[in-house]
Amino acid sequence: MTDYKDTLNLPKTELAMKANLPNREPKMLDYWESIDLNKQIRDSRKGREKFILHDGPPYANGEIHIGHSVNKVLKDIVIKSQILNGKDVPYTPGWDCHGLPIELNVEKKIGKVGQKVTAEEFRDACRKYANSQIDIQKKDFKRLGIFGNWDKPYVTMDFSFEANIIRSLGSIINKGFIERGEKPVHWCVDCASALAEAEVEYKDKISHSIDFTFPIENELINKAFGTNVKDDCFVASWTTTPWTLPGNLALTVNKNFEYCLVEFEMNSKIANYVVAKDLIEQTLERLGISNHKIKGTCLGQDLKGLNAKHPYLERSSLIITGDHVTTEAGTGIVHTAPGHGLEDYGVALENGLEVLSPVKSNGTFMEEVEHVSGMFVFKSNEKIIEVLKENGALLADAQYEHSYPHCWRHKSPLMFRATPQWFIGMTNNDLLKTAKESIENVNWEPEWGKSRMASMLENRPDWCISRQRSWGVPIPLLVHKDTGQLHPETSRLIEEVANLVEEKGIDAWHNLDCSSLVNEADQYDKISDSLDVWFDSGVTHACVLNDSEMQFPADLYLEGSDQHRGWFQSSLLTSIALNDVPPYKSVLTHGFVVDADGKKMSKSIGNVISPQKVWDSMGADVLRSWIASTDYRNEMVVSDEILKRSSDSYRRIRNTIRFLLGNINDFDYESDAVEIERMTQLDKWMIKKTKSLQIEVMNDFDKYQFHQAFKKIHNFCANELGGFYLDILKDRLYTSKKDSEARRSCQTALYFILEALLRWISPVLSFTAEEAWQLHKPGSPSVHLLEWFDEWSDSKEEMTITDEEWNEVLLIRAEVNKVLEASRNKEVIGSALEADIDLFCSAEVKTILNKFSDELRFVFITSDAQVYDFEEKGDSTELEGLRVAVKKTKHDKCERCWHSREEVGEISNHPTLCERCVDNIEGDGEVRLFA
RNA sequence: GGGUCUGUAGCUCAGCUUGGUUAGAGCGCACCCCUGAUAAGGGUGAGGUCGGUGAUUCGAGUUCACCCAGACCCA
Repeated sequence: MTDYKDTLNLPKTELAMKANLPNREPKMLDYWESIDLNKQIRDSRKGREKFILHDGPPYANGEIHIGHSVNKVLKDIVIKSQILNGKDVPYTPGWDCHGLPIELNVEKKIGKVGQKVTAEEFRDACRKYANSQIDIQKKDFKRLGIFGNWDKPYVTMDFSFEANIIRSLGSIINKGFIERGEKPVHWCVDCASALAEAEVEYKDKISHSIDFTFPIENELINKAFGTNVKDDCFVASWTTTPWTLPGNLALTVNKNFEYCLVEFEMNSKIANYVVAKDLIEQTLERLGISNHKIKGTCLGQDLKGLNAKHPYLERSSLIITGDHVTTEAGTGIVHTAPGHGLEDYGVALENGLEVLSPVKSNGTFMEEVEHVSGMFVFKSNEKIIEVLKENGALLADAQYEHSYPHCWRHKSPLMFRATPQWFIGMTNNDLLKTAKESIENVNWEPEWGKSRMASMLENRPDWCISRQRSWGVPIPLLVHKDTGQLHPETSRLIEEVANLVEEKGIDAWHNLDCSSLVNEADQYDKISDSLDVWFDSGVTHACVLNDSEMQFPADLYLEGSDQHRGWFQSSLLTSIALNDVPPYKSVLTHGFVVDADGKKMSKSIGNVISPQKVWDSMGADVLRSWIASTDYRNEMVVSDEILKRSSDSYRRIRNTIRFLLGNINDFDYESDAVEIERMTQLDKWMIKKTKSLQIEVMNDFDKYQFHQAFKKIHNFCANELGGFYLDILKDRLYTSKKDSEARRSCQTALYFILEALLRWISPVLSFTAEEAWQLHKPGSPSVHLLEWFDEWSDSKEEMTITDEEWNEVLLIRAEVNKVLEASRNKEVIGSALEADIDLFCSAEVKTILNKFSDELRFVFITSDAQVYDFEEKGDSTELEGLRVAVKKTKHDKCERCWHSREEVGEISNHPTLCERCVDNIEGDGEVRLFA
């Protein structure tokens, strides 16, 4: 007996069902590396229109977390889809390298500057540390399958980059955006220097705790409180730093608090005092007062704008409001010295107050300060208290122990002292105004990015770009010791320093003897401040996009939504200052990764999912499909279950590819392809559907709607292919004559579909697309060199079966399936091939179904399908004009094709076969026109 | 507390701009079939009343107000 199974054309492929991505992907990376794929891609697009996605530099510290993965994979999908569009996409990833977190980590290892190491040694260690972190992160980014110029990333601590940061600063200075301002910082009188946040230690200290008063006119008070008091009125305040009183310019209240006018007797004098309602008890206790009367109450905002008088100086103290005022201690009215406190400084700026700082760098008061002229500030407390007493402004004086900042080196208490800092002025040359206007010309994705940006720019204070840090790009300026003016040759100085830095790094400035560069250097102070690291990253557009490979402005910036305040804004401001236009045409933002409950990921809660674990257990392509299937504009939820789902949908796509590959295994497109005019109707229709889907997919990629594209691709595999086309096709592929037109027709279609599909998935499932491509086109270097598939020819003739008719067939097929299922449940049939069906149709339906002639049964995958005029026979369906009767076949099953046909058993030399199988084995093969 | 957003089946997403038939899809799940895509494939089916309350309207997932929960950025 012949083994007819050998006469079948069964699928054959090396694409394993089990993906085994964790093992396979690293090998693919090696392959890509070995053929220098990134270079090949660039070469292949030489001279094409460019697409510039400018990378926001991650901070070079620590292993990448899932948020980094999301960010870089989204960028990678954009890049790969633009390559498919045929564009030249030079993507240079970057790293942000200066700044505090690295300093802190290096301090842990080798100690602080000035203790065990010199500043130069310290900076060198920072550089080495940052490099090691870049290596770690780079390895992981590559493992994710991110394509780009990994051999030459931009690194903000490269000497040339540091030099370009300085040059950018120089341009911004030349254009008049920089101004010097005063801002309070921690100041150590022993160091005679500002301290960085990290150099501050908090220790307990005993200070004075004084209650004191600001006189205020009765008229103002009566108006605010709606009272009519005649005795003297005062605003009560409290402080632990009496020495800051010479710097007092204001009193801050909380606009939402209730304040009372309290009458009591002090030093045998009856007077009225303003105190926050919730603090009356505490305050009176400090004062030792037992009797009081409340004369009136008002809200903090009612006090705003009133002028009190300084306790002992001939000037006023304005009442302002601020949210930092609490009811934890004091009187609820905060003595505000803008030069001596950060919060004081903040509210002072908001209210247009001067930043008064009457203290010199050695910690003594300036000569003009009354009562304490030339006195050391911490020694002046007693004197101030004495003066308060003399002026009748002191209510109480006590000892008070509290946590207080100290110098980490000298262990001495610190003060807040306003010191010169460098600012980019928001009103200079209408910087902020221009920035606000310019965001109208940027394409914000999602759209609300614009309003978010606008509201963040709204109350933007001047940008303080100076830091008192070791590991940062220096602000290479000389300031005249007496006048405070910049050196007249500043512009040249900066350029020369930049050239030195380009050669030797940032130490060049610290080691520089400025007299070698400019005249009269000895009359100038050499600024030792460094730049805010946000300035570093804020000028990456100037340092990276000016390269001849690149283009300014960038087509796209793509970062998390935290960057509206961060990088998007710092880049915008510097670019407006330097170029008058934003550095980007489009800004795309993604949300943050949260857990299944929508909570943010944190180590302490223990809900962190590590990307490393995901690619080690499931593969980078699974992680990538999660990213591609999630709407990144909102928070992105990830959990084990969700990743499992991603893995499931990945498998569906993979198996579809596997089926396609397996069934065109014996197909050579050059010699076997069937012209579109000669293809069966079904194959033509599927090619048409595939083409139209490709347009949608391309469009979704262009609109950055990756989750839509991915869903469509997945649904195509599951519905159009798995549930319909491929299922129907199995009969033709397996049983028809190997090189018959019937079989080659659908193989041509499968070939087109595979070619298209592998490109569609390549931006997302980059590894799998390549794996399949290599099996499909051995010898072709990479799927990632391709553009969208466009080789399917159009049929010139009308299709015999129209789209509308096919859609009707789909509906009919669904109804047939329901009836078949009912029969299956009644155990009439098992597989559909055990059934013969009769379709009772209205004239309209009949016209459609008759077009299929005797090929109709293949559409339903039944052994027989007959069309009759509509009659009340069989089962009713949801479609009007269609009833279906299912009966178990009376005929024998063909051993080869499994269809049960009348003639089986009647063909003498093949008694177990049907007629068409005999034709397929011995004859010319069956002809298929429709399905 | 403020700004910018989000909240539709177990999961991921459509629908909401331009209010109007039984709110859709895929996955998962259940059951069945197949054993020539087989740690695959096919079929059928059960799951939401649209975060909550109220308002506008003949009619609201879709408009408005408030509330709740969550995210980011501030305070």
